[in-house]
Amino acid sequence: MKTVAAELPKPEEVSPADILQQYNSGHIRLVCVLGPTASGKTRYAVQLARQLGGEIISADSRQIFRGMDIGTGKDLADYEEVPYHLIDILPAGAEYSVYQFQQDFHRAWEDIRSRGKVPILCGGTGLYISAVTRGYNWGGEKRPLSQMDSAEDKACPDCFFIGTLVSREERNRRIDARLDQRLQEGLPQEIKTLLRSGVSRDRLISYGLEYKYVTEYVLGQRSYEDMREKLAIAIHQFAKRQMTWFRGMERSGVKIHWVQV
RNA sequence: GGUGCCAUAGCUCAGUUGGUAGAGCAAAGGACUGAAAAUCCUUGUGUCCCUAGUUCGAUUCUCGGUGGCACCA
Repeated sequence: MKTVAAELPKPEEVSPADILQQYNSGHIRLVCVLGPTASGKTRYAVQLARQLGGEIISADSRQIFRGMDIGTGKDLADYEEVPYHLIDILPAGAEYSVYQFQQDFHRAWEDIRSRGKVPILCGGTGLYISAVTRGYNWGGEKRPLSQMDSAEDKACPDCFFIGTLVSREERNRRIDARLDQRLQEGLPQEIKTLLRSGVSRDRLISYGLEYKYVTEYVLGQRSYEDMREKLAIAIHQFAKRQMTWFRGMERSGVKIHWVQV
């Protein structure tokens, strides 16, 4: 089997001072740190926020929810004094969508700018990132906000993209190690608590990955070993899909500055 | 030590009444505009364990070898 693997992007050096200058001069209005799971996005974004005087807007479709901490790898302690937005804004099980994210993002983005800080979008949910940086428009009757049209410019703030780069092998190693750690830190207990608090099993399962496999394990639908093995594979595949999205962004003209972290 | 069974893609296995082989999983690539950690599409040449024999031709039959499993001692 010798399928040609995609080449790893070439790592670059990015200068915080340079980014800040571009921001202050109005060339860019947003910084975005993206990357696959386990690539070190959060740590990088926090460090950057300190250097730029920035605040972080999370672009993670699952960290939106309260009570989903271990499974989503929230690591809130890592932010320390750096303010973050769009994490823990809704109870687990609530309805949420890209559309709402778009609105929540704009609110946070404007808020941060109005206070003279640099907004840093950080996350691995490619659709959410594209929705707010590329001005996705929603047609049909499912478009209650007429201001979306006039706010088209705001939907596409000029953005400086930074991607956190890890080799496939290293990424998978980290995913495996992190999974075992999460399992020991009480992931099954977190799921049980969510179930007990009234989140339906189907809902949890629909959240995917940890929430799918560990819920099935907790419900006795699969053994511990099976859960662990299949979940690790599912996370590897997810990370790959994330990279496919980011490459797609690049293919469509978005410049991403990949950094080795 | 004896007998029997097995040895095919990274893994689990199917198959070829002898004309060099195919599924699932994994892996790789791709898509993605109101659940996106979701959902979906594409891609399968591998000394068919090794040696010798029968044959026009063996991965498929036969002898021997090696490795594994089972049973008997």
